[in-house]
Amino acid sequence: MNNVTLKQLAEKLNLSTSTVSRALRDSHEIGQETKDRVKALAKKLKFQPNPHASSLRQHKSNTIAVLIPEIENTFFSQVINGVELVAQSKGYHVLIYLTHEDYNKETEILRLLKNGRADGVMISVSNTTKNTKHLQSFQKDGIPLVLFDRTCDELNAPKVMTDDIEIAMIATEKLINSGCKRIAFISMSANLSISKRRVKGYRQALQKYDLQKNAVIIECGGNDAENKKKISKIFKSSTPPDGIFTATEKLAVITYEVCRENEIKLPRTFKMVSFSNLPAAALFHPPLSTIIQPAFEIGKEAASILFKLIEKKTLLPTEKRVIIPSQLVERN
Amino acid sequence: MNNVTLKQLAEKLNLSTSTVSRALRDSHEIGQETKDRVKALAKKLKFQPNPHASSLRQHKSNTIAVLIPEIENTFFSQVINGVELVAQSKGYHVLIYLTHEDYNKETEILRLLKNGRADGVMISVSNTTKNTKHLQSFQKDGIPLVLFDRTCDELNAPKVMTDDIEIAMIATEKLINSGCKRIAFISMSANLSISKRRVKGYRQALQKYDLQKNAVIIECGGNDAENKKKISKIFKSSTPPDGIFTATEKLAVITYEVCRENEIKLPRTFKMVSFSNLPAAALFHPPLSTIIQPAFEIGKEAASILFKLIEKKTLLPTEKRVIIPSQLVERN
DNA sequence: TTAGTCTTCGAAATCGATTGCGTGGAAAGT
DNA sequence: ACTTTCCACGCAATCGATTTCGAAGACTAA
Repeated sequence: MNNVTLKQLAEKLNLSTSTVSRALRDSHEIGQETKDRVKALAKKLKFQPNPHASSLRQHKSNTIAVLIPEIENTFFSQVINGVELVAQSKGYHVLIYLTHEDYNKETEILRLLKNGRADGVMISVSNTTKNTKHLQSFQKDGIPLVLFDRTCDELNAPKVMTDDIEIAMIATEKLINSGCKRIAFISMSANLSISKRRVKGYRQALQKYDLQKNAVIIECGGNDAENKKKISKIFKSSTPPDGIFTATEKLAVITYEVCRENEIKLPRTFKMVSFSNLPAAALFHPPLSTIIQPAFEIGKEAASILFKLIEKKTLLPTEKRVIIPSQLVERN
Repeated sequence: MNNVTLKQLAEKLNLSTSTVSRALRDSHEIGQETKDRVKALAKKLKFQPNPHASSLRQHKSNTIAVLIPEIENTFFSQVINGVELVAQSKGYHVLIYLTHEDYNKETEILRLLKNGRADGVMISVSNTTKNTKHLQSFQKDGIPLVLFDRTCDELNAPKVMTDDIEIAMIATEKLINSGCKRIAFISMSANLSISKRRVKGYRQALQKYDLQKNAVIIECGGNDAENKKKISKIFKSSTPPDGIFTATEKLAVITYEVCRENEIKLPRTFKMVSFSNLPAAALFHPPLSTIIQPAFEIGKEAASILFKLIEKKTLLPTEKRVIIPSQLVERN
């Protein structure tokens, strides 16, 4: 631990702690000469203010917290990358909490964050989160909160996300235009905002081409073995899909695995597209067409908005609900 | 912010703050009845001690910091997953800092962490880190430090890593045994400990089969375009490799891309293996044989050791240098 | 010269929790 | 009955930085 304190500095300089503190913070009420003396010694002794003392006094932690369901996920990693970039440039520190898709854990973490440890929180909710009580309760305590990606429409908080509906519609249309008639949508938990939006885009596209009757939506959960079974099943149906749209990277991988195990040939048997931020998707066999989400930008934007809230700046109307477009990369 | 303070609690209970504090911490010098009263009201009022006040008083932040070069990397994500798991179970908080492979940034972050913001630090050094001055300086301040994966042999600090040498040797041997005579090793910065260890294993295997003269080591850096060029070049040589061993996931992906662009056929032209924690490696075309590092376990183990240091427990001799074996998954 | 204004700095309170030390009263020992 | 011990709790200092209030000295204006 850094042992030099303001008091020690003050003694060596024959000044009071208040003067030293002011000098270091460039207060106008301190003479230039004194400032220079103080700063010189502070530098020499490598003085660093104790963050806990500062935080206690100023009611400010210079820290933000990021809550995500999991981290072994390209999307969330990229988000954190963006967040950390902005935070570091602002001199803020970043706390990471994983909820592991558990509503109770999410609630508990938010509860603990009410005590001032963080000046603001960014969250992408877990897939077991079916209400916003914990978020509302958190907001009541007056701590800035920003939602990203997996948002909650009903909550009055800034949200940063991608154009799930539009891009899902475009992707589905591409499948249709390349000849698919029976496109299955492999979704994650239906209660997630992103699931709803992506399904909506999928349905809109089907509707546009009058294919609603062929809609097949498989809802997957947290158990990969079960997901595999669910996905296998659709191939064994009497009317198997000729196109597949998976809502996440992981589901795409599982689908590929199912194909492998059942010796189903891609893309001869069906065409596929997925939401995924994996650069390696191009190397899959066959190459996977992907919807690349602007994860890094989402992280940067969400963090920037959070800092605006923390600094009590007023948000532009456009910042209350930011939508950053995804990009469809066709590969097969 | 949580507004209930000890003082307010004390007033409502007609007790002193000291008694309330002790009651909440289950001190033996407080009567059971009083404890119950205090705890009941604390619970009712959702009292949470101010972390900055506690930290200031106790010289303890209940926080650890993790420094990594980048986060968009399956390995580091998995490490963090392990770290967070252990930290959360111990009631600790986790700060994340990205050095972006920059020695100066690494130095600066470590410098800032000397002030007590974190009780301990875990680090995997950047590839531009060529000395350990900053780490030594950090240690001098008495803050527990644990190195993982990209370690520094010369530093006297606990290290957690995988069996790079052995597994690299095994992987190289597999290539040799499957007929490869000219195996190229695509490495990252040579000054990284893991590079050295992996190259060592590679060389040992070549030596065992008397193939040293065929050793080709390509050192790649941070610039992907340049790396691509370097890798392309070896294929255009008069004696192109019939086996490739890449030291990281990213280099494997780049190599695949090079093959694609140059229409080189895998695995007919050469066989390949790589360090990689990407579950999707099985879906590559052709499937990539990978060395899967125990990233999650490394994270857990490093964190556990760090907590032992923080709690001033003495480490077992085996904990000063922990090696967790990787796993070779053959796929092509 | 005197009142008024700046400039520069210090004393002390403050943030909120923790803790060393002290104390009143009850119980116990002689 | 008197001393001792113990229990349960309060007072006040403490952690280290920030900030309010004020004050001494220099300087200007009248």
